[in-house]
Amino acid sequence: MKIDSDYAGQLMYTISKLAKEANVGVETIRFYERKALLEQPIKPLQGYRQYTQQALTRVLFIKRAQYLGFTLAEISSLLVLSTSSCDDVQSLAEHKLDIIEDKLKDLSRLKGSLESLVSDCKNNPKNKICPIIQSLQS
Amino acid sequence: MKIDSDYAGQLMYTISKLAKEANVGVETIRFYERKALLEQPIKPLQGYRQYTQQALTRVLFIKRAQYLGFTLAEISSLLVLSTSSCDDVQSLAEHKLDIIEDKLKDLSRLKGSLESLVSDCKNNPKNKICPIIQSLQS
DNA sequence: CTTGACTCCGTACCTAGATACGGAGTGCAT
DNA sequence: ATGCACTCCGTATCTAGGTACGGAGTCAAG
Repeated sequence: MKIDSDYAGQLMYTISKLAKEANVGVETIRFYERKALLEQPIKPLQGYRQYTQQALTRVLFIKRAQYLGFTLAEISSLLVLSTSSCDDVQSLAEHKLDIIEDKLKDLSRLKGSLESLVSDCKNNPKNKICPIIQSLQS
Repeated sequence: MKIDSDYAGQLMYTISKLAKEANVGVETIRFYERKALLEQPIKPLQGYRQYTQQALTRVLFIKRAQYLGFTLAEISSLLVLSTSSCDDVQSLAEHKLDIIEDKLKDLSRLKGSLESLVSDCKNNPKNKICPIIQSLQS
């Protein structure tokens, strides 16, 4: 069942152990590999991937960055930039911040519109046409 | 070129004219028809769709509802409900409002996190590792 | 009567981020 | 040595909302 091993004194993971540790699916690991977010792990001895703890760190990095709202494409950039430029990372984050702020404005606008429509509904005499539908038709 | 015609005294549209008026693509009209958001227009005489102004009203309805944040599936419900129940329309809008409020909270959280990371970057002495990368790694 | 614009239809493709499938090979415990 | 869990790989599928393609038919103007 377990085929974990040591490599240069390091604990190694099978793909399913790595997935479990990172709380993602096995297929997700393979998917990240295809997307070049994870390097191919050391030569599968008998064909099985053997992951180091760096791989775990990497997957957790990806997940944290996603939680912060970065797309996989952006995370890919972050990974490239991570070894060099703090300025570039910062401007990527600032750009993301702009997008988030735009979305916040959009959503606030939607919220306002919907609230006003719902409130119209509440004041709507029972027998009249729905104000929401009405507003969508004109 | 123009094959608009009258039908019971009404101005009719070809698919491309309708699309133009509604500011969408021709394929979008066909797509909405497949999704049953638009009924099939009156029997294509020689095979060409002939749209009434009601069809234009309908497409504009869809676009306005999308602008309010409704998905096509929800718009489909709105269209069913539109002839009957104001209460049901209202609760659909309220449900959408809940979702929008959740998204607003999420985005605000992201904004806060990113702002704090970016500000860390600004205080970062030139030679140190980027605080954003650092925070993603731990 | 020819040409060019328009329309028909079904189907494939696109983005994003996975998730599922299926057949074959492998590792290990009993 | 048998059986079960695990892994391999490529490919297909999913959601949403379209967009694109291609060959055939049609409309209207010159």
